[in-house]
Amino acid sequence: MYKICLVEDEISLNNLIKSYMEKEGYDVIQFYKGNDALEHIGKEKIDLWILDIMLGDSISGYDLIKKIRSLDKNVPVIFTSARDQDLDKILGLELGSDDYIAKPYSPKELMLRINNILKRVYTNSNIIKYDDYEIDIDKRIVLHNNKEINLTTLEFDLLYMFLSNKGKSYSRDDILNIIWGENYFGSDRVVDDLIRRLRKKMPKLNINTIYGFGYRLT
Amino acid sequence: MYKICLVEDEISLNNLIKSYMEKEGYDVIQFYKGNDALEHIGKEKIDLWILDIMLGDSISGYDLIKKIRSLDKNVPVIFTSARDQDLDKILGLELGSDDYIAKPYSPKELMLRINNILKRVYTNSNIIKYDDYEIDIDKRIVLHNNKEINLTTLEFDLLYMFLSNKGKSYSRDDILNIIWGENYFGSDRVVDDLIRRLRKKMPKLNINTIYGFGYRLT
DNA sequence: TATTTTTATCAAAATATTACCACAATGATA
DNA sequence: TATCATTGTGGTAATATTTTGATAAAAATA
Repeated sequence: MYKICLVEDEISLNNLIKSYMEKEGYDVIQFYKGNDALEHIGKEKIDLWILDIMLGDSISGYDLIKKIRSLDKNVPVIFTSARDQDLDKILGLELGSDDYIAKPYSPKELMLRINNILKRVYTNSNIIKYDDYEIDIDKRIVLHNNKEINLTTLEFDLLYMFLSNKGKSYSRDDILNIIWGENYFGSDRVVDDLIRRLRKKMPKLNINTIYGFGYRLT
Repeated sequence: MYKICLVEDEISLNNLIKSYMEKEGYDVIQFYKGNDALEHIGKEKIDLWILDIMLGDSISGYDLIKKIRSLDKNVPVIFTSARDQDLDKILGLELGSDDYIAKPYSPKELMLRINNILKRVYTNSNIIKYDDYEIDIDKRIVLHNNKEINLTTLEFDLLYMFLSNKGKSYSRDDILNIIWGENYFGSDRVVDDLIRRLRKKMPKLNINTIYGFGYRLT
């Protein structure tokens, strides 16, 4: 469960956001005053900070981020502010995985942003999209409208080869070397058949045949 | 330096992204309205477009991409959108080197995406220009005013031979050796016909006949 | 200018390449 | 070991490309 620290001096907004986040299943610590938040930094591990820049206090969001960054360069922080000028100051900071949302914002928007940033920072997914397909490189999974397409090892390798250099033309020899390795000396007709199998499983892939040369994905 | 055109109607977000990109060293043109952006298309060379789909305007991101693609099939475009459905529509279009990012996104995420796409599209590309033709060696494609000209393997090889040594005169034997290899012993009239086919498909190529010897591209 | 040599053009014929399929071989797994 | 999924093979059909051969056009030569 992610622990989120929320610093916002508008009490009703603070409470509203807090209840939203708790409904989403997050563990929330709330502060109304910059000072209180400042003292809490470093006391426990926080997965995400949400800082209002103007805290109507001697301590601002800037002061908080400085302290936070001095201890942890990577923890994600979302700033909120009603004034555009504040953005520039934020930009001057050495950033970690930061984000910014302008007030007034809808709680829903903030929630989306939270989910996004947590997903991005704490999962390292590497997903390529092509048409309706989602190809997860690390997991070696292909989804089509959220249904998994089962590819064999060779099929996935071929797909990955194409995706890593979209538009490039590969000769049969290129493909043999990349997929089967340099020590394969069988017939190059295996390439045809692998292409055929990939086309069959993923019909929307635009695999062009280059007569007398090889193939390319466009 | 890359020139990036940013079209986003949320003013604070637009400015924020612009300053991020400028810090990264990019040259940025920003538009808040679809109409203004539409007028700018074609006015100067843009290396990357960032288009919000919903522009709160009579002109949407769709309209922009259509115009952009009508002039340039390859320039990369990153779409941003708050709604998943919009992405589906975008995916249905005939795409160039495109990407999309769902709102809300963090500026950092966008920057990563930008750096990636620019690197992918503009490095290790090996493009030769001749008149209105763009010949991409790795992709083995020829574009004429951004429309693809379909060349066969021999035709492309011949073109590549000429381009790799512009102005050089090739005898029929040279050409036979380069294109057909040393083990070809047929008639050398095949050269004529290959030349003819290439001239037909790419009339603006200046292929000179050297009577009694061979050919040269000038 | 007339003749010879070389090149251009075109369409049909010949060839080369690829798609497709079913089955055999292989290798992993329980 | 038996089973299952995956990969390789060989043959045929389908397709794209190249070569050929005939004729016209252009260039060189005398």
